[in-house]
Amino acid sequence: MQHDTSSPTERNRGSDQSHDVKVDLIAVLVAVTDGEPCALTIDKAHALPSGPFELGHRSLQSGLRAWVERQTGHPLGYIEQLYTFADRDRAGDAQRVISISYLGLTREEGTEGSARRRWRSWYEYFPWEDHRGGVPAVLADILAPRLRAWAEQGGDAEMRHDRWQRAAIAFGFDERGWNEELTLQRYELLYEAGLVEEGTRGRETEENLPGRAMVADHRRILATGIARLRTKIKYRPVVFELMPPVFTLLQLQRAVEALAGRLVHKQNFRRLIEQQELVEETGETATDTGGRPAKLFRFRHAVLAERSMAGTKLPQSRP
Amino acid sequence: MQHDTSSPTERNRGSDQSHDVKVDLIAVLVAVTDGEPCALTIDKAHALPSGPFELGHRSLQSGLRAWVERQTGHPLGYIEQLYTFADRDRAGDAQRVISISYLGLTREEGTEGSARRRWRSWYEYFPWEDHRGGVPAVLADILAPRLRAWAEQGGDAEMRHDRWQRAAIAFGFDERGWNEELTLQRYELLYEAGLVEEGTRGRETEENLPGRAMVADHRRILATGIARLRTKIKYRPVVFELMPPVFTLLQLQRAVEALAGRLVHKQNFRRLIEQQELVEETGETATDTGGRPAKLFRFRHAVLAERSMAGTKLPQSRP
DNA sequence: TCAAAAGTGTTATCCTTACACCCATGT
DNA sequence: ACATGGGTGTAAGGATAACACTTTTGA
Repeated sequence: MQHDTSSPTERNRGSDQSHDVKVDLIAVLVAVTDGEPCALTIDKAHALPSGPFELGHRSLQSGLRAWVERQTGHPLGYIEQLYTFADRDRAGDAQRVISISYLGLTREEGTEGSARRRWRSWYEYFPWEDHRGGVPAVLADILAPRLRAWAEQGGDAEMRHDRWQRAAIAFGFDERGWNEELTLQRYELLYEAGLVEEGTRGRETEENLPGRAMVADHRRILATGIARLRTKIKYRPVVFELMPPVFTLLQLQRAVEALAGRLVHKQNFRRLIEQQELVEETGETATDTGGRPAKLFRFRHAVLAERSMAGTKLPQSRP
Repeated sequence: MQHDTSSPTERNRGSDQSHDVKVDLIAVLVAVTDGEPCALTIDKAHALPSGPFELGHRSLQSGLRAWVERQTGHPLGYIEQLYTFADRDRAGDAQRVISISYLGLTREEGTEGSARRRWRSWYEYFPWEDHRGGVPAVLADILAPRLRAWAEQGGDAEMRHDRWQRAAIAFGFDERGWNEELTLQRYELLYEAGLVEEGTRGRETEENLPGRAMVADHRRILATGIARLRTKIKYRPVVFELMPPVFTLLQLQRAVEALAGRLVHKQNFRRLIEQQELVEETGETATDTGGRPAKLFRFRHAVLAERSMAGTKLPQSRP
């Protein structure tokens, strides 16, 4: 890029100007278990599964899919490319690595095999993202004052104002209200403010925020995946990839709430789902739900073709 | 990926398992001139600007930005990563290349410099995507029958039905209505059906569809950029990156219509823009508009911070 | 009987859409 | 005068949000 100022080459496949770099794949694999949104992690060190980019497969997608299915032992429902990371010093390493990250949705069955792999609730890494039980105390008690302090360290008045405004928008301070889709912006703001471990490498380490760090920039990648999934469930029927073949409407609602990190209005949720004809009754009922038996539903695969655009809109939050 | 079945490495930076590959960057640079949505192309061969990935820059984004600004001679307003392509045989070449593609928005000024670079309307490559003058004749006259024929070549009844259904949804046949966001799906369907030059490499070449081909898979990348931009203008105020500093509301509307490929309802468009407080009056008027002088507006940069989420929603089409 | 969850019905509100109409300028 | 584009108002329809209430099971 640097020196090629005058003549971008129309076809530079195999050109001498290209530099060879290492490429690997990183997967954000998501499942929902017992109402918790989980990501597959490796080891106690808290890393996302990753592997070297292999040249064998016809496409990136198929290679990733094959690898993941071998890892987890069962098929991946949905795959989507997230982002390609190539910033210098990503891993605090001299070697330049490009990582192509993917989001994969699955059902977490028969995966307990290895002790090295574990499904962990993603709220272990982002405790401020879970608003299902109301606004988490950590927001007002810890994040807000720290971000306020950071804002006030800014150079001039404009910078200080700008910092606080960004923080307030991202975290919903000053009566602004929470927007669950801003997961990545929030993480990047905390990083910029030096409030997460990954952002304070070498610098003075304040006592850390709640929320576990991950290896290298994996927490940022996980945040990217969460944000993408939270926007996606609103206009594409992808939740079903995380559900068992049959389920009750409440189970479906709990899964959506787990992903979105907020509660939704029951009746309106049900109406939305049913009027969009996303599901059909199986005729069976589930009696083990603690109350009145619930009708069981299955996803109508027909809509995948017909409404490849349609989606699972979320109704407004309930208090 | 292939062999690493049992132990995804937690940190494999510089691991022996990583393979070195060529990496380059490809940019979809967009500007709107005289009501036409344009992409920057290289040479008569119809390629997107591309260059080798350089290791010098701190981030991919900044590297791309610097390179593009040197190319075009003026600043790039907005940059966004599109997709990373790494399928085998992308360029009909034995060498494996990974291309990281970007979408960039600019204003096309002072760019006429080199004859090798040219802004071309993207509808030269996708004539079926322009519905501003009504449904293009090419849809019913050429695309529909060809896709019908392709569908009927399918193996069994289910496959034939599925093919036609996908085509009908993508192109809005059978009373379904046009959805301008499906640009990429449409191109990929035509590719799959062997109806575009790029998809018929080596096979029998039918007389080609209208719409110019591009080098390698660049037309697919352009389609990716168009689709992304068409969805983006509906919820983020990115159109302004393509506008001059001051503009009339009709100019703004024409730019949106150029990108979306369809007309929008004038009054509702204006109300949307104004009630979202995206613009403010400059106090001046433009008298060279052919009718009553129009108020001039400028973008309210304040909303960029305040409503990083807000956007330019499109009202329904007008006949 | 009570708790818990499944379901049904109805109303108020907002946003989108669509239509109708008037204003100011150049030719 | 008329064509062109600028600009305002308002009513109809649909989707969303919010609330109240009934039903069916297990403990």
